[in-house]
Amino acid sequence: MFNNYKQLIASKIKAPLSTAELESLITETADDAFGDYAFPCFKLARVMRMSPVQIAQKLAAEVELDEHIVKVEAVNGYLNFFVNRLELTWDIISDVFAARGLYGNSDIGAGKTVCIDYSSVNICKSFHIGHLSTTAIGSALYKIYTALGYNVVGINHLGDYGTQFGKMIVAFKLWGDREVAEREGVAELQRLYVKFHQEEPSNPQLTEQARAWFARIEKGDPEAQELFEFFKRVTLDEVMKIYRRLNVKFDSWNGESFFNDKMDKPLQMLRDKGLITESQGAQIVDLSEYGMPPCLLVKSDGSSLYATRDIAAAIWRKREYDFDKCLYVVAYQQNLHFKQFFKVLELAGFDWAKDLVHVAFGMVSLEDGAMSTRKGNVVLLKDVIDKAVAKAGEIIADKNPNLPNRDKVAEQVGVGAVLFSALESSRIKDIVFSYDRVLNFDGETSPYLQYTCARCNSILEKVGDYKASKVVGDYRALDDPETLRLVKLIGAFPQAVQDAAAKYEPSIISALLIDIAQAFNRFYIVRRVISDNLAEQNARLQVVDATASVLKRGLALLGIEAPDKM
RNA sequence: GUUCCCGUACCUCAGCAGGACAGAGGAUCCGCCUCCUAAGCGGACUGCCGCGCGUUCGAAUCGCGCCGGGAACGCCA
Repeated sequence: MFNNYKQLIASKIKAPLSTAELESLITETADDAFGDYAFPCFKLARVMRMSPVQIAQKLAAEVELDEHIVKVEAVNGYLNFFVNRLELTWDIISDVFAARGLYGNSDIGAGKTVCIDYSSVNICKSFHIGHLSTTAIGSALYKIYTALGYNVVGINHLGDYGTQFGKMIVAFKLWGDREVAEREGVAELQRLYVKFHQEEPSNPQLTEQARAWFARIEKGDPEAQELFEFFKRVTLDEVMKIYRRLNVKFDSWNGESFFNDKMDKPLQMLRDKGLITESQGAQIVDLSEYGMPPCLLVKSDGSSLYATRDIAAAIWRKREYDFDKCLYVVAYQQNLHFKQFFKVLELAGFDWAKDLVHVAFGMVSLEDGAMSTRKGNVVLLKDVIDKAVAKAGEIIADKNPNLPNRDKVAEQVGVGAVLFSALESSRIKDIVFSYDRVLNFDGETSPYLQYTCARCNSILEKVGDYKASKVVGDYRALDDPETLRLVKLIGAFPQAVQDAAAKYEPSIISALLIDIAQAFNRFYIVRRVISDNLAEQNARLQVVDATASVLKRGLALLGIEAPDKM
């Protein structure tokens, strides 16, 4: 395998710069006409006291060609290198095959552990589209880091603690019914919660009772505990169904309540280090030196806060998993909170505080404004998935009514469309939810990727086991712009997987998959694969095979399945 | 008020550790299924890359200042 063209090219440029410097300046060209790699000569102008155009010409004349670098041209101050394109093609395709379906995998993460805190459902609250981003992004990062050899710990930091559960108990005892709750699930719990908030203003006693019940949960009162566990089970039963459909998995379900009895030591440690001061009756860490408001750790009534719990959780996770990195896939609204508690841990002397990363993403809102659980103004994720699956089913009935496993394929396509909607663009962008967009299966969408993959499979199925053919594929048949473009994009996949991990940005993979699919569909139209010329056919089949393999793998990293046919 | 994020075509976005003419998709209009799946392909249309100044041989990309939008800012999570 020969894949380091940049390095080779750098060694061939006779300029007054180190090989490493030269290598860092070499770029891939945007257009085949400019070759495959280019070296801009502008920076050399000063050192060499010549114009970039002259430099390019001089350097071009000095480059020694070989079997890898077949042509050099000096154009507009650039030194354009043409590599042996058949060799390039062969290298990339054989790489894909050698990976046996796991192209892009690597061992760069071997021996390292990454914790990913994502999805983090709230007990008693419906799972709505506002939770899609954290779930889809976190899950994709889980799969991406796993592919890179990391030991990954997926953590669902359950929202299972807080005064709202006192409210829930009051509401449930007043208006609720166990059978109804079993049957209706979270929707019923949600209804009770909303009703509580409607009644509360006119009935202050409710607030008092809620507070009392919450205190009973904390003290471990059997009745309170039992009810709380019931709510938790009802919620998780429902959410698990969604996780199963979305291919989402967790290794830990230790939520907020798990850290209830684990905050005292960290707090004492912070006090011992002199970080905590008293302010307006509360205990805080003053961060004014760092341009931040104080981090509140203990309320004036002595109870803990969000940050207290997160600090305890971070310390616990470090001890339990000894992570090299701990990611928090949480909306950017909480930017300050993360900056604050990361800083507190840093001040406490934990050098691993630098390994805590807030993977922030944008807000999801509805066309008529923000969602509100209390107001009941939400779009349930289940409804979105169901609609997408139904839409996929309709399209199948219309276009491919004899398709085997229609329901399964509809599920894969519908679920894929929903997941992809959260993974297609940079995570920081706000999203205004629109059924029109999620249910659009044309263009840059996951159904398009799946469809392209199915097209590949269709060709492969039609010809049968081409690898058993006695006729060897003739790579000279692959010397055309469409194939070159496609193959180069496939070759970019492993780096894209690494970039996606380094930047915590699954959309880097989504974007490349779209490019690959577009390039393939172009290839598909222009270059007929199945033909009487078996040498040509077998060469092209390898391209098709590799394309299918990469698309399938890329989709899998995003948590999306690729049906064989659709 | 302070801090952070965003601002590229009618819409949604890519490009941003500076490089060769700014790219996709959606929408709209036109064309392509006796030929490997038309969930496809091709074409047309659409741009002071928010504005200004600066750094540079070169800026959508870096810096500063504005403007516009969003978020956060002490006892919720």
